[in-house]
Amino acid sequence: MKMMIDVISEEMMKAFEGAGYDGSLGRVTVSNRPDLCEYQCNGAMAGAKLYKKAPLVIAGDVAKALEGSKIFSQVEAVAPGFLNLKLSEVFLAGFVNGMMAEDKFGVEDPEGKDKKTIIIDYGGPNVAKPLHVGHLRPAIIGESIKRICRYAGHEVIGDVHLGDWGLPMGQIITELAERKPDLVYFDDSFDGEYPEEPPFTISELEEIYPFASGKCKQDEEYKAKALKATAELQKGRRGYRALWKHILNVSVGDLKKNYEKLDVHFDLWKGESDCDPYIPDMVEKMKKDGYAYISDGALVVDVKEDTDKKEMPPCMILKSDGAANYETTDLATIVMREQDYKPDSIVYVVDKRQQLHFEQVFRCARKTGIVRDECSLEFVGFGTMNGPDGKPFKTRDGGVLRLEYLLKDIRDKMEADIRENNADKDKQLSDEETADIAGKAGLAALKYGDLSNQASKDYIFDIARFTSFEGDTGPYILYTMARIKSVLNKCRERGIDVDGLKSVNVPAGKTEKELLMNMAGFNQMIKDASDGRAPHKVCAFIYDLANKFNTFYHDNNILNAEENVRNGFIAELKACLALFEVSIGLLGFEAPERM
RNA sequence: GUGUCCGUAGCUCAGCUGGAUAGAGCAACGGCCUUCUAAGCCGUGGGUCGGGGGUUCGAAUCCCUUCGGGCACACCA
Repeated sequence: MKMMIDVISEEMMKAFEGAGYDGSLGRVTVSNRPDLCEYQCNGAMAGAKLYKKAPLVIAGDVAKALEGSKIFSQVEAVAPGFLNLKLSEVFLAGFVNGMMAEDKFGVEDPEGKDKKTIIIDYGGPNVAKPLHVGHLRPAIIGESIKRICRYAGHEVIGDVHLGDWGLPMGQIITELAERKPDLVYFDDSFDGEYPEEPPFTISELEEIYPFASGKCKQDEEYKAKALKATAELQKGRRGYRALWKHILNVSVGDLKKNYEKLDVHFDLWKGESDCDPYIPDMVEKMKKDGYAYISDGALVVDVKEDTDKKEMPPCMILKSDGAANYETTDLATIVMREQDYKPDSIVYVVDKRQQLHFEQVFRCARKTGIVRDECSLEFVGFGTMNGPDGKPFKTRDGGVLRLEYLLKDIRDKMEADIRENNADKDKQLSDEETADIAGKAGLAALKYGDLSNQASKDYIFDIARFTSFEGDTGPYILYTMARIKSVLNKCRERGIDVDGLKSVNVPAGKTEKELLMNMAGFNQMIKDASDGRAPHKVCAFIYDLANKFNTFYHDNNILNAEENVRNGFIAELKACLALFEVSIGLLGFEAPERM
């Protein structure tokens, strides 16, 4: 169904036209003076010059044209020329009822060319490396954008895009060769079947990789070996490929387990390596078309443009040793995605420090024609997660914190808080239920804390703040939902047919009306969040909804209201709860039954 | 150096396709539980929207400039 703001704007545009003015002046916005009105239109002031009339006269004409409107209960023309609008309560109740009767609460599926196929590239973990706090943001943000765009009706494909093809692979192979030179994988004369059992465990792998990576920084000779191993792996050396498959299998199993804990799920588990078969043709074509040339031994494509104010280094297609780097794989991945999915958009949810790299890649892809003009390449860069000191988040000893430890810390903190808060209450929570609540609340605290900030900004990660039940936090949202569920359960206990009640009240009081108006903004919010790839808008929506609900709840006694009114209240509670449920689902967490 | 992003209350953040008195939360202070979850609600105090200039009837928002900070700048990803 149409968005509320559009319905109102159309009514207003008709009024402008009816009064003899240009309809486009009738655009309505949500009021920034809620004490005066609910919606406002500033078109009369914009039209003053055009029609050489005082804005207030124009506004007055329009207000007159709106007399008898079914949509507004009040239209006022106010100096210097504002049109202050209040919504009809009957219309509002009808709107909300209409919305709740639909599967997606008024969100319309786009049709035809408006329905997009979107690939979201997020996560980006390296194999052989445990997930740490640095992987948190891409996972949480990417997952949420995926869910939001999908809910908005698009075809969305989430791809983890593993780091499995670069120097880290060469480093691990080199270190394994040092430690276990007798492994059959290093025997060039071997031409049999390689063992199915991996020659290492995940914990060994997790120890080997940082060790080798550290050694590369100090030991030039070792680094040269690792680079050589990388190039040989990419060229197809049999033993290395077999070893690499083991690395991949062992790691991916572990990664899946850990993403599962975050409730993050990928549709595709492709990696940089998957685009390898596309590299030769791509490179050949770039050479043939005259885009690629040798510079300092490396194969590059110029991506400078005349309008550039900044330096724009060329995009490197192949390193001087012939190996692929991350520009190569990102480009070839586009080739692969174009072939497999013909997407309308590819959205990269990656650290914003990679902006220049992606700008080069995007330009190169456009220039060389490996991406169709219709396909947009979007960079959604996220900021750094800082500690309470404002510097990048580190453990006390300056290391990176493993994701699983962070999750456990938050969960434990939530559990302690829940126990403490319920200690003096007669609601008995079993250990099992407490654990369930702590798990859900912990994830909510973590994800909401992250997503409520704009992705592109750096933010301060503060466990104490995120896990607090007060203010703009995940637990506050969950608590509000638990309150609603509790009331609905009480209603059921009294034999009320809760499920059968569908019709909300024509709002009688201010707080009830505000609650309904908030709900009515749902489809608009989904559109904004989806188009803008902006999960924080979902957070803002439910935070607002929670505030409005709690105020409403405080002002009205649901159970003891007169029956008709009570039934309308119940329908409102259900509607509210449904919107909460959907919204937190889009953010990637769930609510417990009680808290 | 070049480019880029950011600078809003003591702290953490919204608002930025220009609109009326710049909003939340935390922290501080003061109220409200014999009644549906007080993890809540209501109220008070707190701001030259980094500084300066410009465009406009009107600027936190657009433009220029300046100061302060983050980040990036081809063979690591």
